[in-house]
Amino acid sequence: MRSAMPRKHDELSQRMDHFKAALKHNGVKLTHQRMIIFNEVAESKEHPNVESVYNAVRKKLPMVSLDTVYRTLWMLQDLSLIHILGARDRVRFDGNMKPHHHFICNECGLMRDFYSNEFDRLKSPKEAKNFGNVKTVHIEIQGICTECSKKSMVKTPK
Amino acid sequence: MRSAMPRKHDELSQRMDHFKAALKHNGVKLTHQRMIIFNEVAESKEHPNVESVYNAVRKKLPMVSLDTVYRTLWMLQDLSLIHILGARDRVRFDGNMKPHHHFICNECGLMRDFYSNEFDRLKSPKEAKNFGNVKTVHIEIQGICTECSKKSMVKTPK
DNA sequence: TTTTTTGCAAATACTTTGCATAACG
DNA sequence: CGTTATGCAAAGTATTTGCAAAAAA
Repeated sequence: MRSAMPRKHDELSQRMDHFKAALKHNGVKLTHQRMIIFNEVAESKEHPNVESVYNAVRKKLPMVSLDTVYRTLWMLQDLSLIHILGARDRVRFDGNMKPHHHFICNECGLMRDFYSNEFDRLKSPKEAKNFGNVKTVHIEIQGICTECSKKSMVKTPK
Repeated sequence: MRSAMPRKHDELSQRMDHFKAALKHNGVKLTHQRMIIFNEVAESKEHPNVESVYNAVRKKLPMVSLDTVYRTLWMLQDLSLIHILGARDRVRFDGNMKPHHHFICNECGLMRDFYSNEFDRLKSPKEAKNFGNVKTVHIEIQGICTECSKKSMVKTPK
């Protein structure tokens, strides 16, 4: 009855445990809303923006309010439970706290994680250390995603 | 009468030439406003946000309107004359189009360029190439800047 | 002179706040 | 129970748009 828990769940439930522990540790109450919001960001591969999180959460919790989503997301980042990324088409959230890097489409804003031991090993150069205390070194690869490449097979002539 | 032009001007005026050529090439008119706005971003080392650009530009052009600044900035990035960066406390602009990388302070948002031949040479891994067509590989170093480190010498106990 | 751009004002979109009620521990 | 979080509605910010007048080519 308790044997065949799918592997896939392990990581997510680990994150949930970490989340709960972090809230308790910081004297922040564990509410239904917070749980669902965190879960949403943690399991998404889409680097959702506020609106997407809100819409996804509403499916499970129709009465949730947008400002609760905002408050919760900022709180999660204060506790280092999620990352905030982004540019242009608004802020996006990243629930993946393992070392990783990003591919970003300049056309549609698609943002995907990728892993690279080589990149993870990069050391910050002296020049950067002069600016302050380095915490993370993170690579951002910009380009045009496959989808958008298809669409713009039409060259802009002039 | 034409000999001792200060070296420093060279790079900026090169950028201005490139800017003018790009506008012409794209059938975009060269206006006084556009020139001053571009110049502002191109010579700033601060990675200014929209408001800073607006304020700086107003000193030279008091009648400029905020929406012209917006329109111009987005246009400049469409023409790849500036980069858009940022997160959280709003979008920032980067007029430095040479390969470079960033140090970002998580506390106050300070953002500084640095150069690294090693980083410039990084190749995008296969995994990232699967997402699409890679254009740039850019390193973002996050940390706490010297100023902010001083301020928070007070440890958060608990 | 024709076309594009500007500045203004008004419309949208995004995010935050104050407060009474509800939920957590 | 006492304290903190939620939902709502309203206030702030940030950004975009339509259009007549002004400026560029």
